[in-house]
Amino acid sequence: MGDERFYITTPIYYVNDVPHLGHAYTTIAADAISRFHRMRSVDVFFLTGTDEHGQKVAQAAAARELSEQAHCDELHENFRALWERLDISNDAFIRTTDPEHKEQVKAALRKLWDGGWIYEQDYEGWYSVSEEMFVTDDTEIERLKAAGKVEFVKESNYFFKMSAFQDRLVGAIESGELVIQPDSRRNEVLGFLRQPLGDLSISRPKSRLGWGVELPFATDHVCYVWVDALLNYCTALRYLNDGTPADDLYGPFWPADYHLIGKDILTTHSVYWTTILMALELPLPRRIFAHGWWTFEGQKMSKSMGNVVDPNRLIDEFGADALRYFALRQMPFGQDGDFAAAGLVERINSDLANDLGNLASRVLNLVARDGGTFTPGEPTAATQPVIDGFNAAAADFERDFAALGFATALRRLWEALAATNKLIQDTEPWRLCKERDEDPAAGALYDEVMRTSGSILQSLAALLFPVMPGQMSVLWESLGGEGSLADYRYAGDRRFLSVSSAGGVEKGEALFPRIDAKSVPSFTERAEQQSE
RNA sequence: GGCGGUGUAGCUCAGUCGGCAGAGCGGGCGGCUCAUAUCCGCCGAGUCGGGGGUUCAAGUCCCUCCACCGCCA
Repeated sequence: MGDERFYITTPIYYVNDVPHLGHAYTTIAADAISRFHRMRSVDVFFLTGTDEHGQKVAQAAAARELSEQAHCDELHENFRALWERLDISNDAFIRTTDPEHKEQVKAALRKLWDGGWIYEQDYEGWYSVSEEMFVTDDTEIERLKAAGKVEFVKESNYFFKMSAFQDRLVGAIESGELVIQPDSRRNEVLGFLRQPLGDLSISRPKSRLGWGVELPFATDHVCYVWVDALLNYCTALRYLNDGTPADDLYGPFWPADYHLIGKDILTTHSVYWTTILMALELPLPRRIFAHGWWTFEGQKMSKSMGNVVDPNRLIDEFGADALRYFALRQMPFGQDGDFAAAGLVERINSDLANDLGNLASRVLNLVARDGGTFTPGEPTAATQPVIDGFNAAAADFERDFAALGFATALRRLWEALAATNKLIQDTEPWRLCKERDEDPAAGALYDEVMRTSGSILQSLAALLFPVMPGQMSVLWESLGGEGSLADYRYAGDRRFLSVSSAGGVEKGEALFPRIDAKSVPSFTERAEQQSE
């Protein structure tokens, strides 16, 4: 491992939720960037997990006649299992019911209390159980009253003096100490902070909600679920990562390089979390990146619409690699995009089957039937421009990928791919192959073109491994790459890898078979229910 | 209502400092035959949302209107 460190987090997902495309999206992105840095010898810590406290969990458990813990023990496996199927390489999976997490939350709350950042005050108002928060908007209250979704509550509450940090937070964002991306989200937060910032209720009386972390200074209250949840980013480092000094609250990876979040939890992260960190006298995360939402066939995905996409079904149909590629390639990270089965099939067929898969197929086939080795040699003017083009594309790819510009980065790499297909088309190695007995120059060019194409494919396999770890490993092996691609580490900034046939070249199965759009089933919950 | 954003080809979008409107996909035509009906080449009469202004020159800068989106209220 190198000296450089990189810490990235996903949100911890609410354990009651059935994992859907949105969860998968954030986690795929975090995994891709984690793998990207690991291959460059950066010491990466990639954290995900589940948020297991709160009233909704307690209610769901009660409805199933299970203890809360048993309920969570069972449900959190949905996430673990999905991440395994998606080849997610998280270094840790935190659960907020982990005893070590709860201890650390208590320690943090104690520190806030001792620091004078928490005060008690009576509070009364309309409380929404489903949102786990007080509702202040009058029209919203009326609406929810009619729906029976709010109750009037008067209780003692503990408040965090969030308002004290407003100016400092604005300063941190404006100075770049805290980067919020994309810019539109940064503007949103700054806009929000133009209004006076209130204090944050951080407690719920146990009489109403017992399922949470007890306040160490008021044992008849539990901690507001968001405060408990946000602290996971620090508490995980303390006890899930070996080598963390026991006497500090966060560990060697803090501050996080990226908190990846959905745009719905922008305020909790960029305002609540950051001000809590200020009160705890901890450094702020370096960057918070709020990505966009997927719509499904043009419509917002929601349980009530019955059009929530289960990633497991997508993996069944297309495989984890294709799904990962699609998620990162289809829309710019940070913007909204549409998920449509037709678009997915189009993307897979065009980019993966036709461009990449077929290039691999034609190169592997030519080489495999001709002895199964690449002939070493130096490039000439025939291939040097293509190699230069690849190197330029690779450099752009790395720059954009590191900045989470996955779609742009991938598009750029596909330009190099097209140039390689063109090189083969233009030089016609299948013809050179026949002519080489009479014409040594044809033989030399044949060797050079195959070597260059193979090298670019192998280089692409390495560059694309963070996105498609499964099939790129297969491609690597097919080309005779040494060792496992998962263990490959770049040396220096060289990205064009001279292919060697150490492992022997094999044609193998098609990397990404073309998909017949007519054979693709529906992927929504509704379709599933109908078929049951 | 306040703040911000978006509007460019059938679709998704790129267009830097103002300088002859671009890419990918889909579609059409042609070529190749190593390859996964793949690959390569060619094919664009787009009011750059409408209107006005600045300028030798505006997709780009300014004003205004319309539509949609986000955050706040």
